[in-house]
Amino acid sequence: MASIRQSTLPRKIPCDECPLGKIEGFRRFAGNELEFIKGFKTGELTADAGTTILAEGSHSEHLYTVISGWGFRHKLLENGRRQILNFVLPGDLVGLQGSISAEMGHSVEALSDMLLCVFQRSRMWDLFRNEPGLAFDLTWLAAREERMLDEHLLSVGQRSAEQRAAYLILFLYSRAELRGMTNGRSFEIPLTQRHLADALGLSLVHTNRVLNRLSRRGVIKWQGHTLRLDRKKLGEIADWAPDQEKERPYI
Amino acid sequence: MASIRQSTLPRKIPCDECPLGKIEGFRRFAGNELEFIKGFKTGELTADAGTTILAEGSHSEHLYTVISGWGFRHKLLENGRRQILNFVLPGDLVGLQGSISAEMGHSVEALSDMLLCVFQRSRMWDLFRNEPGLAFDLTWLAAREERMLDEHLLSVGQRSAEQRAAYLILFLYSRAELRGMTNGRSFEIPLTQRHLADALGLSLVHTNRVLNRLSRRGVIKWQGHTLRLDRKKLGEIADWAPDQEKERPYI
DNA sequence: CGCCGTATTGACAATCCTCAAGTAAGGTGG
DNA sequence: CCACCTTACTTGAGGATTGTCAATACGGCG
Repeated sequence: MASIRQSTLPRKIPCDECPLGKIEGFRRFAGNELEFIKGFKTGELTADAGTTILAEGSHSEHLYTVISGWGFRHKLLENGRRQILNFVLPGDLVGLQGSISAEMGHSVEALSDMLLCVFQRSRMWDLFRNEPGLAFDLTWLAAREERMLDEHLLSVGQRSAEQRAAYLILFLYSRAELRGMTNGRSFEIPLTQRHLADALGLSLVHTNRVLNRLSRRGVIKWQGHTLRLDRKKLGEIADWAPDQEKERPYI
Repeated sequence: MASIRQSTLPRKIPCDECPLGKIEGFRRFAGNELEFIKGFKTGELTADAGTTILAEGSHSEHLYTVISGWGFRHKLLENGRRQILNFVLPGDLVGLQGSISAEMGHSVEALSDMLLCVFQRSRMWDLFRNEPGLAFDLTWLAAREERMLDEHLLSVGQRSAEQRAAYLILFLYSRAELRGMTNGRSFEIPLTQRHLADALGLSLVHTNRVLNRLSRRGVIKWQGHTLRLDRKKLGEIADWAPDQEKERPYI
């Protein structure tokens, strides 16, 4: 019953009231930027959990910004193995690659129900010509994604299974925290162990064992889809700390 | 005896005669772009093999384009383990991350002697304001780096040791090929097995065994620093093919 | 109720790692 | 020109980590 719908009218959310703008740590638009964005936005997209938003190898005319919900980017091997490359959260841009090369190099799938803002790829040139600030933001977002991938690659390449799991959980928490999606020491994650395993580059069985080990040590505690965690201990295990950005842009 | 020198005068290479412009597949500058670049460039940097060009955690005022030579980006863990994130070749931009966030998230080291073009970070704003085409190129380069990292992450996370090695060798060959640095079925790579191991996320010993296995199968053949390879077989082993870009920019 | 996706656990096997030692090649200084 | 150092590469042996196969348990949903 999962479905994906794209609507041009009616829009649920006018740009002036974009929920992203209300998140602390997300930069406000300056000058003419908001006006430009209003024109750049061509619709909204709702995607149910489990649906594919962009497919590897496809050629998309669109570019999206996540308004709400969780998703993930992934790639497949012919033997069926899947690597989750990164997770996408509110404020993240999706599909930039497709706007720059002919084909998408990865797929994007919704983890929870999602709401996305739709932009027209073809108008990106206007953005670069008329809104250098937003163009810079686009580059900023791309560089930040690169930074996250660097971290993941370090993790998958050099950390032990336990360290990897600790890193990933802490990473997801910090990203959720920035968006006000956490309370105290716990938050809601719409992931299954299958997703974690595919992000960690570990088998499902071993991922399960590692998570249970962390649970028994009292470092994390799953209950349904809510996760409580000890950030300090996780940071020590993983040898990692989130870098705090002052202010981040979004489009 | 390794050293790193930055000179403002005399410049060895005027932008009009930039060797990158002569590489087939690298886009030429249009309109005012070349003039802008001439002003943007503030010097040249020579780095001997083995020297560090940018250090993780540092705050660089500069941005570089590789003119000649090989290098690599890497990150360290406190326990001393190192992950090579990607390799940099002529035409690649280095240090963009430092221009966007406060600190470099990774280090860059020269594999061979290198020549780099130096740009002033502080003038990047001018670029976005006055040269939308070049601004787009910057984003293009960032998105392409992201794409390569996606591939590496897939590789390290999901491929077997042998597949990984096959992928990496083929990847390096295709990148060198685009720059005319290959002849027939062989090319020069200034890498040691230590570098390969750290890029593959494998131990040195196991990397050595895997490479020897590939040699015995007749898929590759090292001799000194030149490597001959069977691209077809490597592609089959790795389940990967390079995507051919029509034209790529550089700054 | 029965099915399906998810989580869990055991047993065993394969991959990959560490330790260790030895060879080969290149550079330096006497 | 040779001894000697250092770096890179090789190979063996044994062990740890992680993977695969298999079976079970549990909960939500039609």
